[in-house]
Amino acid sequence: MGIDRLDGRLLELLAEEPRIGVLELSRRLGVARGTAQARLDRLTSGGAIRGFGPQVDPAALGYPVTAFATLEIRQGQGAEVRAHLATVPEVLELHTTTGSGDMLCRLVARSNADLQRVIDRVVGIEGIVRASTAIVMENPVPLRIVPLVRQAAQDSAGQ
Amino acid sequence: MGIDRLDGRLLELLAEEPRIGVLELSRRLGVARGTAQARLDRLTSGGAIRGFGPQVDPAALGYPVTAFATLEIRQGQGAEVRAHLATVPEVLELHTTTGSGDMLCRLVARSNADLQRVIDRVVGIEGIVRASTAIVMENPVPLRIVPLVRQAAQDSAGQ
DNA sequence: TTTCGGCTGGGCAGATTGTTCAGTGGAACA
DNA sequence: TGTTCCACTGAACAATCTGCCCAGCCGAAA
Repeated sequence: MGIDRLDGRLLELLAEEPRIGVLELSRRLGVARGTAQARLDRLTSGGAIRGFGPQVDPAALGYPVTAFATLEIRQGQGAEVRAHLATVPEVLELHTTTGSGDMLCRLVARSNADLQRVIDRVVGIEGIVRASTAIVMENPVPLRIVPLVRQAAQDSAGQ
Repeated sequence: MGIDRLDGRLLELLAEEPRIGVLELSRRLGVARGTAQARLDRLTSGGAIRGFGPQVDPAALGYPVTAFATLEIRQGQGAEVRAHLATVPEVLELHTTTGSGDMLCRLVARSNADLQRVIDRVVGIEGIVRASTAIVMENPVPLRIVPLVRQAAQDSAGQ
């Protein structure tokens, strides 16, 4: 279930320099190549590492505006709304949350004006009762995982 | 600024099979290796590709519970709160949004009970007036970028 | 004591990388 | 029209890394 210190250091190294290969990884970890290979395989096939997809910056694609929208869904319309939102490219992420039929989605747009178009498209379906949007101004903590990995590796060490 | 069709296809290929190398990439794109190399370099150094960090599943680390917390911040306390939240490993992401001193952060926890501990730690600082938390139940659309890449490549083609 | 799984250290052929080069073709420009 | 610039092609090179194999070591569990 958890990860040990070696796994933790491996993940940290990968997070810092994702392009390094297994050989270099093994050198820095101070273990044999086969070991690094085996650990990496285990983390990957075990689901701890979902993948190494490129982290694309929407701003560089021409979508500098990010927003979060909270949607209130009419009872029983969840499936339709989910399917609808999945077809909107500007919807980067969608979660269903606690609360009466609530969803939270992350949107991007070409401009604040364009955001209106995106929102109109998002709510353009029966089943969404109400939507409230918060535009992102700053991102003081970008999506990160290393601190949590450290924590997890630390905790499992005590066991 | 934008990306052309070749860039778009390159990003799609990378998103589907992140471990393929430049040579294989060039083969699938039907271009010379140098071209694929140059495009990739340009996308990377230009900021369109932030990196290839491993996508770690918090659940595999023992943190299966995800939540979003909306924080209302007292005027002028923003910096302190940001600094505080940055020290909490369970805070995976933090945004400041429109609205009077609002922030939105993504949290993970070991369990629903553990979430209480995390929230207590998050709000354990002067400057947070109010916090409301939504626990994630499902994730119908996991963080994705390919549809947007397609859109962006499509749009730039017309120009 | 025996068995097992994880780790080490080594070797091998084959593939990939980083790098450089000369040549081609189209677009912009005087 | 002629020139220049830039992106792309196709090829070569040494160096490196990968996938795969093996035998041996060691601690933990049975």
